[in-house]
Amino acid sequence: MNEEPSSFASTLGDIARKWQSEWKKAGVHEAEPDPSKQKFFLTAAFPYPNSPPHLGHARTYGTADVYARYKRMRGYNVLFPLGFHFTGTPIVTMADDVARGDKELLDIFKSIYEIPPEKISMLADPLFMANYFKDEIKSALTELGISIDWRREFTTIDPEFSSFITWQFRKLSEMGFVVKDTHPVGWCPVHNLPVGMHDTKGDVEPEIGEFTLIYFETPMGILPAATLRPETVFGAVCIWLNPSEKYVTVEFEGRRFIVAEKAAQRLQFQIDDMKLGEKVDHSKLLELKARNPLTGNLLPIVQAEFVNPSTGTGVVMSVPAHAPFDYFYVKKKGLKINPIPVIDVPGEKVPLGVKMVEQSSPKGKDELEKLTEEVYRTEYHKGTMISSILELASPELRDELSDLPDSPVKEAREIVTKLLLSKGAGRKIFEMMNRPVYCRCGNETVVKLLKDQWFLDYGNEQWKSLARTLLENMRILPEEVRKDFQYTIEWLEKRACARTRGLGTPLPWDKRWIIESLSDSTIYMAFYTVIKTIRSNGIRATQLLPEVWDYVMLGKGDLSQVSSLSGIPQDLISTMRNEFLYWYPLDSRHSGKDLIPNHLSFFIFNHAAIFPRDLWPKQIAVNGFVLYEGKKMSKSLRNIVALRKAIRLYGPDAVRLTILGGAEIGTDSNFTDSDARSITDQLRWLYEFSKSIPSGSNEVGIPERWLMSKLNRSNVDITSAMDQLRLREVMNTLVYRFRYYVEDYIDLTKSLNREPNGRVLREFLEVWTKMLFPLAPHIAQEVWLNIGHTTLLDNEKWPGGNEIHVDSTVELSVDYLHAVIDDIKSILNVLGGSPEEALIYVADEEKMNIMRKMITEIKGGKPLNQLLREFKPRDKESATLAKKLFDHVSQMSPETRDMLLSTEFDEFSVISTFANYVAMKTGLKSIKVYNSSDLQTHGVKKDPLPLKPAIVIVSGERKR
RNA sequence: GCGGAGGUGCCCGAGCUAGGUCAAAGGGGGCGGACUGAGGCUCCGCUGGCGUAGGCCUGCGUGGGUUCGAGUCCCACCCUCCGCACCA
Repeated sequence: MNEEPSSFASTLGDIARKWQSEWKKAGVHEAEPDPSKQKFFLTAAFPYPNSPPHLGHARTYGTADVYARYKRMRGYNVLFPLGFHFTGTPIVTMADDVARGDKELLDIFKSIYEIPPEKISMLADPLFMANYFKDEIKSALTELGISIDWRREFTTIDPEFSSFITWQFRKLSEMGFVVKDTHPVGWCPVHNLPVGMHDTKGDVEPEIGEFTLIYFETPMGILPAATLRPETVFGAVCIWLNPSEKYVTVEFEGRRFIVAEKAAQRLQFQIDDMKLGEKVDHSKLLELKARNPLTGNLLPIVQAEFVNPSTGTGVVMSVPAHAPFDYFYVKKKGLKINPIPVIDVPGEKVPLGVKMVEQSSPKGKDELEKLTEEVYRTEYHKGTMISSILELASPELRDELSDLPDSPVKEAREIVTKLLLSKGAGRKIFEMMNRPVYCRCGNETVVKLLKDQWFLDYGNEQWKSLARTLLENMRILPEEVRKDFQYTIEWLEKRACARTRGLGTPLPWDKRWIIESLSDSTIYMAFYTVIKTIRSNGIRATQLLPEVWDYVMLGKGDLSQVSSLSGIPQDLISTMRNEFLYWYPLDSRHSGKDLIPNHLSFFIFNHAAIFPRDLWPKQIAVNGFVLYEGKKMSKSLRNIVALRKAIRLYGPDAVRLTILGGAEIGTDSNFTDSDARSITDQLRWLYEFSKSIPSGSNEVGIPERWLMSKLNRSNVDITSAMDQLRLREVMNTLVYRFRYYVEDYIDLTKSLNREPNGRVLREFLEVWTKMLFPLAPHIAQEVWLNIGHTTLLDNEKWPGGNEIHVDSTVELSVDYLHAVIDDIKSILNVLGGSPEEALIYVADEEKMNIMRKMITEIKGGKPLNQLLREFKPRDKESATLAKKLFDHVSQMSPETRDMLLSTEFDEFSVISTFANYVAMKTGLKSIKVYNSSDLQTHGVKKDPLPLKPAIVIVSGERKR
């Protein structure tokens, strides 16, 4: 990125500051309930202030701002507030990192975000950090011209907000949507705290998987073999123990087990009634037999070095038929045991465990692991249990296993697991699948089974059904992401809603827990509607009892009682209630698409649960991300662009246009230096042009009618694009297309040897400026001033396109000129010499009539191929003509066809009138127009078609 | 694995839900020219190949198919990106 702002960017910056202070002075973004006006309430997901704002922030807030400004111009009373999300652990973690002197982080703060050194050290305090970045974000958004009503700002650790969340959770709990359950989490044994991705070294997400333990009884105690594939238990031939590991006895479920000592330590975190026993000399075990609980077979116990005590229990059942490791070691040790196949794979005669090892004779652990993965995958997806599987099972179990023969492995696994658990012959344990995962403190994490964990039960069918209904009735932008919401709603299950640490609101009935960040941010939009009144009237958080919220949010309870209970005057409570009812429901919710599977879906669920249907949100708009120079911004690439820096370099409007106009809403927007500069240049042109609009003519001719027609047509298109937030289209039209219209208009007048009509240009610019305002408010406002207006555009009405000014004939005429110009150019491209003149022969009326007939038939719904057949016959000449006309017509846009039908379009006169224009654009000295009857007289062998005249280029030397 | 999105000319990126308006919008970049003391400013032209006449050929992930006609419809395949939970 070029570090120097261009000269015009600094002008843009000056303009922006000027208008921002005007807006503030006029309070145009501050909204109060006004029953005489229709309201529009929109919010964007509040920021989490653990770093300064970057380009990405401009997308969501920018999109919302464009919408807010647009809706204001459409006459709505618009409320667009913003708060800050302090809840959770990342702020705390990051502050810790600063305190620890994390080199990478400090460097990013210093060189990317340009945080002053004296501030950096203070960021070690989490609250200082949150507040510091909060202010940074607020400044950046203000500099970007985001039209927020800041009087409603709050943070999620404000006591008023906590009282609101407390109320919300009590409601959810009353409805039975909060449940208690156990849950496995990554856990640091030193901190004694759960670890998520933010808490691990290298930001690794702890992946937790499920193993099944199968209890093989021996006279010394149970050997619990850990496996991912319990269905293969029928093929177990022996039990593996690691000869170099210590084994110990443990007790749980009232029974005695033997496991590796290392495994016992981990299992303690999952099995709370577990007691550690004494060491076991497992050489003694080797003399014993272990009983397979499902087959009743007695299996030998054998030593094997590959058994890993860090996974599972250190006890492994050996199934050589289906496990390469097992077959490999059975063979290596020369055990006289035959593999027992239990799974069939179509097309395979030899069990895969055997086949793979025999085929590739693996060298070491890595190769064996590869084979294992392949065997597991193949058997899981293609395998079925053998037909005779029941012959292997104990007779007394055969009834319960009757579904097992020929069943797919996936189903067999469930059947077997269920049976093992119900017979007390096994249990489930959890294991870290991507082990080792280290806590930031350096210790290896384990899986802990958290008891009494609190969940929001998004799996509750009643709740899901409400959420579905809400979604059905909501508008989604872009519509394509509705599928993602539907999928998420179905997929969501219980979700832990409280954590043991971090900032936030304690769970009201169990204060050891803090309500987790994605759970305390689902209906906070309602809070914006009343927080200003709470603050400005000195209502204390302690007065905001659940009864108050019940009344304000739901209209429940008796006003005088609520008032006397809380000590809040009745009229204030009523004011709050009325404010809430005025602004709610939320009209539009904005966020990035990453929040679909979580926040936005929770937002749906919680609104569906808490509020009555008429207060359910009406729309969600999700935007893509911002790329920088084609790449995703990331810490590791060190390509994060600080928002305030970008604003300084390009000016706020160029940043807005580049990001918001760079892509349609659902797709990622690519911010590039060259695009931003190109846009800046266009803005400069507009700015300069507005200061010296050419004038001098009062004539309203074809050029004027054409310009107004383009304007009005575009206005209709842009309005519809704005309604759907298709901002790329809006930007393209307003920034590039419109300039081309103006310049073309001036050329058209020039070719008629006259000046442009200043009044018409001014009118064009007025409408242009108004439409540009939502996207680029500062420059639009400045241009508005330049063309003589003293009002604020915030208070102006969005222009309504006037159909009267849409003039198809004129548009067709100019399009026709451009087509002729293109044709001439393409001839000139292949012509040498020094071309000077073009002779244009327009087609006669007869051909036009045939063509009109064709168009009428097509409009009447006749298929083109049928038309071709009908027009073909007669003589050869007219057949060729028909074919030509047919090809010609089929290449026309429906609009052109309509225009040809509905207008008296005269090619000859259009070209004659604008011969100069054509000459100007083609660089020729002159253009002469003739009728097709002159073709013969001039001896030219060409055949013009309607809208496709014959063109003859005359070069200097052969000039007639 | 499950679910979603997508593969278009040097690059980015429209169009593909209603097949002919598509050699394919728009922007960026590049090349050439104009302007200028100079210009990384601005303007004009070109930017798949071939062509001394508006044309022809090739072409929108790959391979088939439907059709007078396919970037657009159908089938199969290949590849890329994103999400998959206690974390904002």
